[in-house]
Amino acid sequence: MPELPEVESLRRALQSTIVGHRFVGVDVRLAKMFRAGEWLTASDLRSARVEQISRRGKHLLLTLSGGLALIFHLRLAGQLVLVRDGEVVAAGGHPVPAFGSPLPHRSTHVTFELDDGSRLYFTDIRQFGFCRLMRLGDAARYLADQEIGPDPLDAGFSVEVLAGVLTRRQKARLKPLLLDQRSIAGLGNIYVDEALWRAALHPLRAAGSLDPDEVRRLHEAIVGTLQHALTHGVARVINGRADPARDFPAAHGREGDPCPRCRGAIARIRLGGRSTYFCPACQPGATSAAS
DNA sequence: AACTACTCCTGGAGGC
DNA sequence: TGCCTCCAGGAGTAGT
Repeated sequence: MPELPEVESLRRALQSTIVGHRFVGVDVRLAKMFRAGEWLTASDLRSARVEQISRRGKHLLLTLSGGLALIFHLRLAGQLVLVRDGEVVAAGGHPVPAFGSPLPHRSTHVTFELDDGSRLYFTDIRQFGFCRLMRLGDAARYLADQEIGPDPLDAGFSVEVLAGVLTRRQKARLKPLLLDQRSIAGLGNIYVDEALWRAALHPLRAAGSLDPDEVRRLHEAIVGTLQHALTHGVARVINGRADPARDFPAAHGREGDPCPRCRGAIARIRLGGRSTYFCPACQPGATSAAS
């Protein structure tokens, strides 16, 4: 999924709904979707209280009582929906199946029951996501091993930090570089395309070819795109097509549509196996990257 | 260092 | 309707 804005909005929604509550039951229907650390099983979750919910890149980390932690990664198609008294009170991740659909869905792999009777459903039609129950220390070590880069929502994510990232990977092309979680945390296919469109930078530009003004523009575009999603609602792209009823995202999932900035046609290319959308007219300069 | 191909899965969309 | 192909908001691994 779920990229940074989806995970962050989910974190906020769960923060206000499940913190302070205890797990009273867990139903794992597909074993590989729930991984337990050494000497742990799903039943160790019982009576653990949710103390804190944080995010590292696209990882969602639930800090629990008893020195435990529960980590979710939704990958391409994971979603979490919290239902209380028959109503969806928190939801996030991949929007298929729709958040209001009856649960459990046939692709609901894990159901968590909380002490107020609410249920948290972990659904993933493609089974690429996972959750992991670990000792807190192991969770910290696991996340450290991911070498997750600076978080664009962090106050410390300055133009200078971005410039440092670009300098370390001078020859890398912008799109794959920004998708690399070790460079910058949380960006995925949609928001990278959107940030590059917003910055008017070609996805094939070499990182080292940007002048200081372009670096500043890219920084503003990354932060601005993510904040826009958090403020105005996350991008809705289903099966590669952006929601035609909205103007966000502007480029991703809109091949052939007029660019909102210059009215040129949005193009789609394949880059590292991923669909990449951009406006050839106002995101020029791929060839200058080679020089 | 950087890039490509392949892998894990299911399901929706479109062509015929 | 069926059957086929392609594509999908992630990321790890292996090979060049």
